[in-house]
Amino acid sequence: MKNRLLTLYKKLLEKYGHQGWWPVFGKYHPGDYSRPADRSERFEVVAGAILTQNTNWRNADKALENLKKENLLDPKKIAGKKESKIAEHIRSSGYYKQKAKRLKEAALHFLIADAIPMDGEEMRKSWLSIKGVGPETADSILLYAYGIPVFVIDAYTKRFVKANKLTSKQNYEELREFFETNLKSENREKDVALFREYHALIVAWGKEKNISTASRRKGKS
DNA sequence: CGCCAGGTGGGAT
DNA sequence: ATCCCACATGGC
Repeated sequence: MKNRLLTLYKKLLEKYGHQGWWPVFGKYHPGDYSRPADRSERFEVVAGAILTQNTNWRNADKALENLKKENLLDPKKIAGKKESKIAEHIRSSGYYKQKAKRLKEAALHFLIADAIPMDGEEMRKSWLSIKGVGPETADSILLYAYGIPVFVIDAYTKRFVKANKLTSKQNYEELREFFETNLKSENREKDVALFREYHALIVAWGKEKNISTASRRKGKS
């Protein structure tokens, strides 16, 4: 095959089916690439991206639900709250004091960044300047909240690259470059849909792999 | 009980 | 540049 990445993508899609693009608004939305529809949904992606850092999505989602219940899943409300008050509601996401601070900073930035027209490069830089937003979080925001065609590299993606011997590169930027140059077409919308689905499929692959290695590890207790 | 989960920033080497 | 660590809850 000419493009190994596309071949692997098809295999993953065949095996796991459409994952949807981001598990917010209650659940995944397979096949719905029109989201997010508005500012509120974009902020939900931002909040979710921070709350899920090094944390099981289930725990992050509980925190998100708590914020929603308190009517706090809103950038202005978050930006105006004390960190300790935010922290109360997001304990389940772990690192909750740290994440309360990060969430507030992100909300503050969102209020500005979401209102100013920026190209992808500018937006990436602006998000990366926020403490608590590293490359993966920034790229998740760009791809899933704003439909900018960047490929998200996470722990699963690195394992995926290794398992399939795709490249010897390890570094975040190099890996991102690798995926993007090998997958980009002339159709931006198509790329966004592909990048969203591909990343979600890699996560599905990684989770399944975890389960099998977890059940294999035993012998104690 | 021990390990891990869709990272990040800061400090030491 | 790269390595190391703190940060923390919940599920199995």
